[in-house]
Amino acid sequence: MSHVLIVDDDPDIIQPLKRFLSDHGLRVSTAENGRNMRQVIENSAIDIILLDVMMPGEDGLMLCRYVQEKYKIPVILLTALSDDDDKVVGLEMGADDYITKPFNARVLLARLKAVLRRCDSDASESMEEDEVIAIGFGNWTLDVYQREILDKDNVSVALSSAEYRLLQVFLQRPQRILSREQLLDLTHGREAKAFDRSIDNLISRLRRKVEIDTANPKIIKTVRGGGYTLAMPVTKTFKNA
Amino acid sequence: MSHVLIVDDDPDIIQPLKRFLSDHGLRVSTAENGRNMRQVIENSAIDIILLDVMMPGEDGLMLCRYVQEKYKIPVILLTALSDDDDKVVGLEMGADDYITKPFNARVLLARLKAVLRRCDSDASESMEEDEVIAIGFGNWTLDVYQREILDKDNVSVALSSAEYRLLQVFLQRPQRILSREQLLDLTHGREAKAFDRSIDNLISRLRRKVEIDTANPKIIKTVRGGGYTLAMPVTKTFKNA
DNA sequence: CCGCGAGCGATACAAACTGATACAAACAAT
DNA sequence: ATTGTTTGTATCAGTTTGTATCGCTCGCGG
Repeated sequence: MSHVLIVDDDPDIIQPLKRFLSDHGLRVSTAENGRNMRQVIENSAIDIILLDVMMPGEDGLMLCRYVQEKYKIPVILLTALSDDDDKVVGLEMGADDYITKPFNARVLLARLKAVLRRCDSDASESMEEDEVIAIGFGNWTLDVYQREILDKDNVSVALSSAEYRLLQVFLQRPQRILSREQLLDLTHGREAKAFDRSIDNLISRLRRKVEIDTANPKIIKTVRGGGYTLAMPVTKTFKNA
Repeated sequence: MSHVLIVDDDPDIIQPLKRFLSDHGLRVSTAENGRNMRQVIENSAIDIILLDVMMPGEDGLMLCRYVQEKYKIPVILLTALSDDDDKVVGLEMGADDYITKPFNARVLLARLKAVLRRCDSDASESMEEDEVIAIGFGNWTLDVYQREILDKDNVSVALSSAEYRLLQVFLQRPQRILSREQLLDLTHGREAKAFDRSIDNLISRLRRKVEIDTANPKIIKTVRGGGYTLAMPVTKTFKNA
């Protein structure tokens, strides 16, 4: 059972959230300011912190960095801002995730568990980044450094940069149907013009490298009228694992 | 094109709102109470719900939680109250956003699109723990990753996209009679035009793949004058099981 | 028991969509 | 500048899917 610490000055946020998380099998403590937070951390075994960055008289981002450096406890930031800039700053300050208010409690719980799981697995040799260095899918492994794929016998097949970007996009979103527009946006960051078939072509080229039988693709399936989808579970290998 | 469900007991709210949202390229369905809401959700592919919390004889907040837990469809609450308590309780109940009446339609549309966008990306980040990877029915198993069915000896039979979607719809609703209209909506998200027989055709094609004797279907039975039904119990296999 | 009409299964065909190839443009390396 | 590689566009062929149609079956009334 994990122990969560909620840090927020607003009781109207704390109370229902505390109940919700308790109902879902978590131990919950609360703190209403930075000093209070430190007390709780010193006196109990906190596994994860939900930290409001917008509290009167406090700098949530500094608190976040402080906790990270001193206690190495994972932090999820809560904020009213949805600015991408703020998101980046927050994550740079060591936050493990970031949720904007108003937030969906279910999503919060899911992300919370995700962070706990992630931090749990490499808690033994902490202090290192959980940087992904390889992604396995089917009989292949994507080497993120070399930007190439390796088969079961570690024989490498080179990918062009467009192919690599496309494959990355799929591996980050397994099982999801991605439209040509989405794929074009995610790989090239541009809009599709009328009758744009460049993604079809790229898919075709990638398939020629990863599929055993391009006529019966097992890895990248096409969803007629919808787009394409990665039809394999993926396993990520982290730097320190 | 997203499909919005408006739940409100007041026609004077529903009518203009429906027109406004339709004019802005959304598909709109309506329900005037909780029971009605459930019907619509079961029978069509709803992307987001606008839910009035103040309806006579209903507890909008409970409806909200119910929808969240059972269907995981994003909800925006409509309320006359601007009370912060209610906002918090609402969000705690799983709502993704809330809007107080009277509201500006343009603002509503903006928030609606924001929630749709957010939930779209959330889906990728928070992988569900209880993700279904296979569904068994009769002597078949549907492989959700590969989008194909396997017989007892694990011999695979490929499904086209439309066939896969149709089969999924049935497997999610076993033993229920589904009309052609419902099936069309759930598989293609569109309305039936007059004398639309495309579902008949699709059923026919699917039967050719799953039935031993297409003249005596055991899996997908037709209900004369009613539609079709999956006449088999299903068993789901989860990722972490 | 028989015949009639609506509903449904199957086939055929057309339209839409996708995969593969070929080729041209852009780019990098020498 | 030349060469080879990568990427976008055009095109053709194969597949999937929607529509039209024919004939069968079921249910109903006589």
